[in-house]
Amino acid sequence: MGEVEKRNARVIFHVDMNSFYASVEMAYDPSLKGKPLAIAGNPEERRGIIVTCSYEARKFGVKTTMPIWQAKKLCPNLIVLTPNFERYRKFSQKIFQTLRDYTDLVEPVSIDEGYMDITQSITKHPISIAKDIQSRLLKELDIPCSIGIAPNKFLAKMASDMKKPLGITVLRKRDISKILWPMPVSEMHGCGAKTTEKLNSIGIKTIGDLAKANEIQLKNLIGINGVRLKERANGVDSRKVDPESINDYKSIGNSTTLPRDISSQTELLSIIQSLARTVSARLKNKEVYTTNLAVTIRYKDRKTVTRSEKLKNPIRDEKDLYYQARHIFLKHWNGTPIRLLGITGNDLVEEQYGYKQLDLFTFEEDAKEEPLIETIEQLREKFGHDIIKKGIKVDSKDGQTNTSFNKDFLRKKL
DNA sequence: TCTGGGGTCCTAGGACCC
DNA sequence: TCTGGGGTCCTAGGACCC
Repeated sequence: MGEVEKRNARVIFHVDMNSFYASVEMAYDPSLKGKPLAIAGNPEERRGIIVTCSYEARKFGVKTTMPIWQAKKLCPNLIVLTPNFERYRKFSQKIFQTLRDYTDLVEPVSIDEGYMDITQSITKHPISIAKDIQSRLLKELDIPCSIGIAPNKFLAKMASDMKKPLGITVLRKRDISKILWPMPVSEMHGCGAKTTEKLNSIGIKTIGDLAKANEIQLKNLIGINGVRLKERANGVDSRKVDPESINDYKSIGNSTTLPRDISSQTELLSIIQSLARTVSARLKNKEVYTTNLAVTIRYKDRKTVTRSEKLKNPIRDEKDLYYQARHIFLKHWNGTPIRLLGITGNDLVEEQYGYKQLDLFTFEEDAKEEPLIETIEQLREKFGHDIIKKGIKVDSKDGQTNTSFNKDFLRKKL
């Protein structure tokens, strides 16, 4: 290991709460401690899968994503609670606030885990700092966590996974071949079922195999992600700990599995309306608008389609979201019973750019002298009657008239 | 009696521009 | 009239994570 690398070495923590939702419930109601506990949705509403469970429940073979009935079969005394997300968010905020006592470089990656870069704020041995954090979270909030300590995010993440609950694991570069390489490739963060299957098919079984694999072959098999996974297998990961990443949202959406399969248009539209309401509230809360709306439909047979449309104007009001979602939904729904509906705002833009018009007809120079053309009548006046057929699509299927412009046709005409 | 809900990132194809 | 190829935008879908 060269001098330069040593000098630039970072100290990254990955802090991971142990069975977070279950731990919060136990902190809230200590009589639950030591009992097999699972958090799951309401089975009456077909949301009955295990989201998290306590270590006591895991001993019986209860696992995340298992349906409740199956978990109960394995563990008849299982206590099942429905999730209380508000409660979890409150605990989460306190946890990250505690972590920020040690450095500003705290990056939450989800409600219950995050990275810290303590390179510049080391006051004592990193293991002492980790122990301090762990015991404080346990004493002050009654929440157990595992901490991984390593020179980068990937290794820290792998390390925090190695001892649970309440583990502290150091993973140094020089330990990689001994500790990381013998592990099956499926254990790697970023290597799921499909990738594991593909890697196995070319004889790559362990992380060590991947570390030595042929890059061209990897790229052909699984794309750029293959090359990245190989780098990680060799302990290379230069991603920074970014405290701001939590603030730049790429999308905001809500979906819901219906209590039963539904094929009544009226009922489905009223569900879309209520989804529009919650998404609208969340967009407003984050002070953003969406410029691309997507509707997700899962049919009875679980086949799922997503249909999206780029919008002419950024929107976020319930009414706008509803009309747009309804338009997309009615255009693509095949009329058969639906299991799940969702709407998602993509391509989010900041508040201050919210009502910027998409300037279809403002082309540099002529923009100044020419007034904007906004109505069909104005277009007809300027270009003649056939423009309606060739240049504009009028869609009045869902009650209101939507016009969309064939930009390229109109540009040629101009 | 099955299989939630919140996300991110990548890929691929078609349309279109230059 | 035919021809190529790079680049961008848009849409759909897949893989993965917690």
